[in-house]
Amino acid sequence: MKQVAKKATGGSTTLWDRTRQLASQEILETALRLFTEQGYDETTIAQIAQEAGVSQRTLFRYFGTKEDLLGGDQGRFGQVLTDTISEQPPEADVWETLRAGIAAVLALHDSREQALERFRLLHNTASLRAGWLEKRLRFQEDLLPFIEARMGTGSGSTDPRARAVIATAFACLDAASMTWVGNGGKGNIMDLYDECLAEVRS
Amino acid sequence: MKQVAKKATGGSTTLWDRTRQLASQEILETALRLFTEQGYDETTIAQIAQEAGVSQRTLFRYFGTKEDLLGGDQGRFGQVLTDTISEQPPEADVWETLRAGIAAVLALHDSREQALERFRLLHNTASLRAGWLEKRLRFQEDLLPFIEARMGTGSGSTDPRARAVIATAFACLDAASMTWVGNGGKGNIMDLYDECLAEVRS
DNA sequence: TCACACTTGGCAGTCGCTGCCAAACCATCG
DNA sequence: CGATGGTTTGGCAGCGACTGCCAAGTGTGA
Repeated sequence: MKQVAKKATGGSTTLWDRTRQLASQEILETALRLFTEQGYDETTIAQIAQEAGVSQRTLFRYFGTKEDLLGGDQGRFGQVLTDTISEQPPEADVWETLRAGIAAVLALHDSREQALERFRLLHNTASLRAGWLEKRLRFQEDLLPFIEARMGTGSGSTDPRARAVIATAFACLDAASMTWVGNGGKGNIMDLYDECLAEVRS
Repeated sequence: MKQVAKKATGGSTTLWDRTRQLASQEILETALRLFTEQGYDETTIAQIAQEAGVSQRTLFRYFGTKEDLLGGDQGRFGQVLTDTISEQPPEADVWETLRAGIAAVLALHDSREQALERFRLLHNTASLRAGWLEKRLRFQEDLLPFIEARMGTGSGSTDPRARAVIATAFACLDAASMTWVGNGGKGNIMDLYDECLAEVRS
């Protein structure tokens, strides 16, 4: 176990932790740079490891997967999503609730430029897209109980409606972000999202 | 080129073609059997090839990818989809058009049992799910021009609405099929689909 | 300072997948 | 029937992502 005796921590971070932090950051930056320079599929783990100054084995210990090198904290997204949604007032509309969650996740990006870069890579690389969609689907499943509770429907095993609502929200996010990338990052994703939802819901 | 001199064919199929057909079928059946018996990830290409009586190299010549061993004719889906949709009367509602396309694709399955088996594998295996979602996204992109034409909107690079409508239709299909599998294949997927769309479109 | 916990790197191996080359194969023509 | 030529096949080596294992290095706490 790594966190055997790690209190919440103030400045009490050990040298190890700081080193880990540094290495992790170095790897992440190297990866993102190489990805944008030569493409995701054309960049090998060996290359990233070498340029970041660590062994492949160590790289895989920091990030279990090549995809993880792009997502930063992928787990973070899901956390913020469910947190935000469960914090919405119970009487709020389901669509409003989902909108709030999505907005919260989008707000997580460091900068517009970084977001654009990531989205561009995501939308232009088949393997990345696949992984992302899969992860997103898992988020949707995590959201199911919350949305069902708000809709007062039965469990998802027999009633498809909650799933449909969630999936539709993300479908609109998809359409919005693809259009946003196609536009070179002009405008606001949430505006596009609203436009999409308005069209869908007549 | 393989089809240098192949007319539509009656009994005029050469021995080669028949052998290919047989081998292909054998491989496909072996793969599906092993997948359902021991799971997709737990089944190796080497095993399938051996039990089907061909070399790995040949197997990969028939089906370029492990995923292809499940989908049968994956390309077929997209074809039927776009064909059906482009055949719809121009004055038909967009939602009706998409519904027709989806229904046509669903009708492609040999039997309810086979469909259930495939869907079950798909929904229970992360790697398969990812691949499927990716392929589906490509279908959606193929549909874009058709739907845009019917909606009279601008190109997808600037107007997200057509994409949103398409993505929503597939989102509902997702919710419907997941629920269908969860129910053990009871009922009709299209009924669930209609239920989903009704909920989404208020 | 010493012993312990943790981290690191290297190596071999698995699995999906591809390129290459020689052998087996079928069809067709003479 | 036999020779010719295009096609299919299988084996082999190799790549890239990823994992388990083990030995060596390094900070930590007593």
